[in-house]
Amino acid sequence: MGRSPCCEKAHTNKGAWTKEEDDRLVGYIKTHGEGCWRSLPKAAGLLRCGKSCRLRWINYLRPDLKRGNFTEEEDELIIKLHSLLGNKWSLIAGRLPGRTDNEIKNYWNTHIRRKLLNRGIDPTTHRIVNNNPNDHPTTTTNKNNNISSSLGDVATTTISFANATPTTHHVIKEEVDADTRHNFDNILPDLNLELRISPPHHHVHQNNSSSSSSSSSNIHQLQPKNHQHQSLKTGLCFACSLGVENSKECSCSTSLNGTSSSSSDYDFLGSKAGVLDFRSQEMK
DNA sequence: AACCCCTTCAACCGCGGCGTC
DNA sequence: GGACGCCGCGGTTGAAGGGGT
Repeated sequence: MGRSPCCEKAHTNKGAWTKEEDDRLVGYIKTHGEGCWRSLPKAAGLLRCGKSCRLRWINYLRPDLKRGNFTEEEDELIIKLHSLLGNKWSLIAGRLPGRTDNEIKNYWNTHIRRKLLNRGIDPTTHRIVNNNPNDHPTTTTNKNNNISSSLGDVATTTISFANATPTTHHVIKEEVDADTRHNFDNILPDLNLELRISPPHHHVHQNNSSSSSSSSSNIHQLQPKNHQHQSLKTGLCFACSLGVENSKECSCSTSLNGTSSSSSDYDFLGSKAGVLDFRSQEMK
């Protein structure tokens, strides 16, 4: 069948954007708002394809973008989110206001990957790189907190969210004794990771069909559906909190019958269980 | 100064998801 | 249910800049 090209390639500019093109794009979006990327170039008098305009706006021209270096806190948040979500850069970006998926992706590939490798951590699996193949992944040790010993006999549940990287899965200990939990609470600050992701700013474009359809698809992707109108603190399971409530990982049913840990004990980032125990390693 | 290599990051490309007809 | 169109995502590319020799 074949997909029709998004634009007349013969009549579009490619490559770096000029100041004039930027000004045109910004001016148009300020006046008319985002959306309808396919028709935008023509309307704005730009010899660019819609995708190019969208990318330029989202990654560079948006007024709410945070320019400059990533902070240490952002670094750590990206690492944690990547350990959970894999290469879902848009989801990760949704947790970092002012940062774009492209920016985070680039930053990951250029800085964080190397940083993790220097720490002896596989950036794909987020596990300690260990030369001994007999070592079980869940027995990775945290030299500062000696977690492995306290978790040794606890049953584990494996949750995998990263389809693109099938090897990425994270073992989350669902039951941790109070002392261990306290230790991790001290190590990791509380993170509000409730997924309530929205575009940086909404324009009046809600009545635009294409715009509203795409944003609604984002909502489906990112927000728990109605039957789950609860936040983490009110009993939503981890899978549901990530918008995958119908997956096999959904534990809402087990939560309801009381067989799983209480929501207040839920270990969102595996922090309490030491999944992210690389964090305690020396940062360099 | 010239060259080479490495790093960074803006931009492109192809594909999948979703809505509409 | 399938074809089609659009949007957004993730992977990749390549130009630009910086550092080393």
